[in-house]
Amino acid sequence: MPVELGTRQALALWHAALVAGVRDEGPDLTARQLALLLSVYLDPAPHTVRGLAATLKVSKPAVTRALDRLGQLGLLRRRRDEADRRNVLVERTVKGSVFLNDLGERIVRAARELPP
Amino acid sequence: MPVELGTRQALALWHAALVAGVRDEGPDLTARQLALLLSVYLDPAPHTVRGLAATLKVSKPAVTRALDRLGQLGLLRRRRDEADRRNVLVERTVKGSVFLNDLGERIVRAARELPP
DNA sequence: CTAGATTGATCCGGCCGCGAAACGTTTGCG
DNA sequence: CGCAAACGTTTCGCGGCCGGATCAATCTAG
Repeated sequence: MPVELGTRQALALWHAALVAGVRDEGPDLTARQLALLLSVYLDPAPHTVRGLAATLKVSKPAVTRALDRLGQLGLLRRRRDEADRRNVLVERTVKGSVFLNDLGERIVRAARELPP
Repeated sequence: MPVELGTRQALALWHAALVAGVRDEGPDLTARQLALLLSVYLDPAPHTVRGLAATLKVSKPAVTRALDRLGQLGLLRRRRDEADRRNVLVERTVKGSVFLNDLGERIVRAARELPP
């Protein structure tokens, strides 16, 4: 089941999912915060602040703040790297998995109802 | 060519497009602003402030501010409704069309490079 | 012609994210 | 051992977005 998508369909999909997200107003995440969250859950571990900053081409303080926010929401967790205590490892949580699963299903639902 | 999408693929697509957007840092729009812009371009005209606020379930000042920002970027335009001068009609611009076309192509590109 | 309703903009106090710079901690290297 | 480098955090001032209340302009009903 390949994913073939025209530009117009792509925009319609983005629109539908975006409007759905804006409406029910969950945690209200920034594009950066959501991108960071998805990187943690979809890219292979381990995840450090510096690595995430490089991946997203964003300053380190921005990553720290995003981690503050996402951690406070319980969507991910920080842990000291005991091997090299300078590092902070970012880990997934059950709540984050649930949140992203919901997001994914919302996108899938939006895709299913696309005009042909 | 239907669009079939699993939850994981949906998240991967969202991730790829979101990261691409965060990286090259175009105008840096809020989720609300982008949703509003897409509504103007994809939903049938006419578009009023009140209508857009209802569509997105957002306060009127929020819509006004989003229109300020998007108008200042040249992505859309305000025009007084001459029939009922209380209304403001929101219209598309060439620049906005180009911007959304780029966004659509970025999403399509991200979809094309999804892991199978 | 006037009173009330409707529409969009503006004012207000508050909150949040931004990048640059300085900081404290930890590590590795001479 | 001592010192520079690496890592993540904190501080700083700044600017943007937030919703509720209010405003001026406009339309409509009586």
